[in-house]
Amino acid sequence: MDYLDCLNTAQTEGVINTQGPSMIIAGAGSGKTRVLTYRIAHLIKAKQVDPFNILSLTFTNKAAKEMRQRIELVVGTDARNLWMGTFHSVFARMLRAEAGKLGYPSNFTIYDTEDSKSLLKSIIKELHLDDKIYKPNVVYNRISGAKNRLISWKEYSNNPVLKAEDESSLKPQLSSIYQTYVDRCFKASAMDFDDLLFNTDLLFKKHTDVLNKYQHRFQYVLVDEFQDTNISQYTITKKLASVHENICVVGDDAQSIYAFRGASIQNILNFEKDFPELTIYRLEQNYRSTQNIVNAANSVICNNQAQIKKTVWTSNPTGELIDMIKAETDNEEGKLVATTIFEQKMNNQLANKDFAILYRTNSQSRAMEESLRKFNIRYKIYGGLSFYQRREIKDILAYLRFVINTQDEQALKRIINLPKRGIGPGSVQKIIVAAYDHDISIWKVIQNIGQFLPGRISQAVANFAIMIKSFRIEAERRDAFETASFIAKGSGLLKGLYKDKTIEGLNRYENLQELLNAIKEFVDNPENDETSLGAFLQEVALISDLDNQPDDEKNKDDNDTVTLMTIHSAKGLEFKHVFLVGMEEDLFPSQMMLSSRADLEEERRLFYVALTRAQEKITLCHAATRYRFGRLKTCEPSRFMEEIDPKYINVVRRSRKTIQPVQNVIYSKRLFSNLQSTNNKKFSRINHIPSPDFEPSDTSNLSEGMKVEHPKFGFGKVVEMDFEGSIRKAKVNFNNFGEKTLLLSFAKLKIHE
DNA sequence: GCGTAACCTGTTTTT
DNA sequence: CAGGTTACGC
Repeated sequence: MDYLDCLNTAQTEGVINTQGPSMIIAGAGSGKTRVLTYRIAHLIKAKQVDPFNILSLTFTNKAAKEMRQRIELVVGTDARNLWMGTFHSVFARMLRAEAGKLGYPSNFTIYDTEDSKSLLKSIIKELHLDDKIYKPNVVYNRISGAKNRLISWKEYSNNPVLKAEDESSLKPQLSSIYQTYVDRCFKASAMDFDDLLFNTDLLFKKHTDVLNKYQHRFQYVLVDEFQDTNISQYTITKKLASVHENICVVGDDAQSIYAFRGASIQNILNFEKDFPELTIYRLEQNYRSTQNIVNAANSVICNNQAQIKKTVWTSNPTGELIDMIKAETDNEEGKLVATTIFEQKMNNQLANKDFAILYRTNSQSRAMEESLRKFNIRYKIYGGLSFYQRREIKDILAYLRFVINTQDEQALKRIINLPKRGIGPGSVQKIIVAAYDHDISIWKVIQNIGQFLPGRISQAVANFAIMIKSFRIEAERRDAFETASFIAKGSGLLKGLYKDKTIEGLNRYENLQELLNAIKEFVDNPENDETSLGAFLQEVALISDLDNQPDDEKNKDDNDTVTLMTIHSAKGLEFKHVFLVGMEEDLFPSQMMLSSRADLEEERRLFYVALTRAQEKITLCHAATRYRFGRLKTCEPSRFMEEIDPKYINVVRRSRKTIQPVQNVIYSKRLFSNLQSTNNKKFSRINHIPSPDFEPSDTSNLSEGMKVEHPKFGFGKVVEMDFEGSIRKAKVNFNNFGEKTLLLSFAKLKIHE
């Protein structure tokens, strides 16, 4: 098989041994995704397995999409029928088909975290509990944790250990909140994220015929990022694979960073117990990073006690040391990063997309953003508020949700008085209470409001009911796009946003249009086998912002941007030059993770993930003071930086002066496009080590015709002098590298003539 | 029921 | 700092 040529021995083993249970322990950068994709391709091409019989589970939609594309490259369009996706999306799809067996309609709503918390909040209120003790956040995590361990509300209330825990934290009523919450979700025909897994397991337990069907169908089951699976995910997967036992899990315990979400390394140990026939493969050669990076990362992770022994090594060049930069404030940190990116681009002929700035918390992106703007460096932020979480989008989605599922209590609460129709929170509460008192649906109460609530409010509610009915009629006759535009107009949402002429209002209006475009695209896409509004809603409920959001469409041809994201979202990605900012105690490691050894070790693994994203260069930054919760605080350098073997670290001292000159200068786009065109791939990996005696000269008298030396490009001759804003630039023809444009405030040159 | 202003509080990562 | 909640006047 020709596609096996690009694999090493260990990788090939992992690809061709397709029968029986196997576990691939894959170190960072060892080609794990490559093995997984080729394994699937091998099944289809060499073993003639029908893609219909293969199930492949990942954690992000992006990973699934990428893998599908890579498989298609090898096997062609055969890959279409593969069941490949995130745990949540695959099982949501399964539940949609089998919902009736659990008493759910197939158009059930998926509650996101916001919906769940707001429901919990009202339940806590209705049970007359103090929301200062029963904080919705804490309650949510507690219930979520139970569901992830497949503990039902009944089992929860009978469990003495959990009961004792709740009593000692002064929350004895937690089990009744759990019970009410489950009941309300069911009555609203809604499932939260955890239900998608919990109910799948329930379905398999209650209906063995359904389990049987899928067990026989999925002859091969593959799981990516196995270290991040929680108990419910593992249990479901195990059940599905238990007939054919061709299950292959791929993961790296050193990169397990989702314990807070219920992931447990225990699964790796259980796997060995559950499948004693197991074959274990190890991928230990790193193809991604320089030796310095691999060794530095190893020197950090060996501080962890909980780990599976393995030796990650590389035959790549030694590479540069890890730079460590100290800034006085968080803003200066941003400036230093931007300056360094600018410099590196000039000196190493790199493009924006070669850089990533990673941080622990989303809020740290601000300072970075500001300074990158000042330097006119294009960037893209991932994470934070995703498109589908914006207020205006959630508003219209709530309308669509309610039209599809009139049981959806959370959607109703959102839209019943939006735009304002004189139905205040008091009336809404009365409607909900009436519904539960008479044990009928909220929608029934609204339709017959005169019987339940007297007075002028009933007229407003009746009008609302008429409007929703007209929407429902529309939804039956027309496709998703037409329905959505009809509702956007008919509800008054579009008009309200159109009237708002502030910048934000304009943005919101555009976002709404963008959403309508997205629905249109969904309807027109021939790959979607179902294009109903309900199908669209299910899809967007599970979309996260690492996947392409409508925003991306606008700048399709401008992909050369610096990447800004949290370390968590960077997992699975790689960049030439990684900046890791905010390396301070209490921030990274986070102060919330200092209480137990296990938590601290998870933070350390997170640090390990960050380090191993880099191919060539890492810059660690920390600030001496930083604004946190509105207060200026002094910050100590992170303990993690001291854990790196000092022989891989280079402490950079920068004078404040070097970061000043760029202000007030607007760099033309031309300069950057020039850079890109000269960015010949052949030179993108330059490992020129400057001679120890290289002393940059004063370049104030530099002029055309002079002979100069550059630390990376060697000798060359100045062809042309010019200005870029107030900064002098020189075009130099290098003997071995051709013409480069250098900004003299940044480039280090030695003059020889 | 609505709008505004003063007050309070949390303070991590994501499907 | 930002977002949510409360108190109060209309």
